[in-house]
Amino acid sequence: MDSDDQSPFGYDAFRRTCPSHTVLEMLASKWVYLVVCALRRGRLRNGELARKLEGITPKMLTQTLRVLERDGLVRREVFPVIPPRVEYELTELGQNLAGLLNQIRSWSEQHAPDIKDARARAEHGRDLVA
Amino acid sequence: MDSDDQSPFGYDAFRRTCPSHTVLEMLASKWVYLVVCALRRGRLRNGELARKLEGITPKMLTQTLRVLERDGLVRREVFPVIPPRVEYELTELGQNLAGLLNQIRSWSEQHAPDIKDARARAEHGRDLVA
DNA sequence: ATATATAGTTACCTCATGGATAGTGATGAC
DNA sequence: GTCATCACTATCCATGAGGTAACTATATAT
Repeated sequence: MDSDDQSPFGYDAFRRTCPSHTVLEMLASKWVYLVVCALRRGRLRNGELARKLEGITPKMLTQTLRVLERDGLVRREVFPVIPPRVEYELTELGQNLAGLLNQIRSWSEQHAPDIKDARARAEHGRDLVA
Repeated sequence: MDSDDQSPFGYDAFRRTCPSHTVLEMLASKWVYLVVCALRRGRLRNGELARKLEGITPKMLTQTLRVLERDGLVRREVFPVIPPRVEYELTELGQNLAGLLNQIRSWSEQHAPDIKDARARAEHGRDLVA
C-alpha cells in the first residue's frame, strides 16, 4: 500500500474519511483491548467479565460492551430469568479484531524494548550524551 | 500467538507489563498517526509539517514531535542558522511503526464498512428488526 | 527603525473520559 | 419480611488531553 498521498491530512478530513480513524478511536478506549482479549476464549457472563477485568466498574464494563455491541464486535444474549443472566461473545468481526490486536501485540513485543530504551536515554538526558 | 492466558488482566497490570499498552497509548494521541504518515515520504521541516497537517497548532505539533522523538521514532535535526531551520524524519523504528500503521489501515479498510453497517443498524434501531 | 521569517514557548480555558458511589427491579431462599 | 443475587443505571466529580491566543529570539532585508 503506497497510496499514502490520497490520505487525508488535517484531522477533520482524517476523521471523516479515513477508516483507520474509526479503529484507532475504538482502541483508544481504556477497556476495549482488555474486554476483547477476555472474550477471545469464549462467551462470558457480565459478572465473569467483571471479575476477570480487575478494577473495572460496572459502569465502564457496560459502557464498553455497549459500544462493542453497537459496532458489531460483540453479541449480547439475554436469558429472561431471575436473577438475570446475560452472556457476551465476540462476533466474527470481533474475532477478526482480535486478530488485529495480535498483530499489534506482536509488533509491540518486538519493538517496545526499543521504545523503552529510547525513553530511558531521553530521561537520563544529556549527562550521558557527551 | 495463543499465549493470551498470561496476559495481564486488570488495567494496572496491563499498563505496567503489556507492551501493547505502550503502543496503543501512542496511537491514541490525536496527531501521532497523521504526523507519522506525513513523514513517511521523507524528512520535512517544522513549517512544512505545519502546512501539511491542516488544523494542527504549533503547540500540538511540537508536543507530538517531542513525544515521538523521546520514544525514538523521529529524529530531529537542528541547523544553527537564522531564521531557524529544523528538520524531522522517521528513524528506522519510526518507519517500522509506519508499517504497523499500514497493517491497521489495511484491516480498517477491509472491516470499517462492517462497523459502519452495524452502527447504522444500531441507530435505526428496532424499527427495522422485526 | 521596522518588518519578516522560522520555530517554537507560555498561560489559560474547555470538555470528554472515566472513576466513585449509591440506587433499581425481580424473585427465590431463609 | 428481608436478604442475597445479578445486571445494570444514575449522578456527581476530578483529571488531563487538547484548543486559543499571545509572546519570544535573532538576523537579514528594506
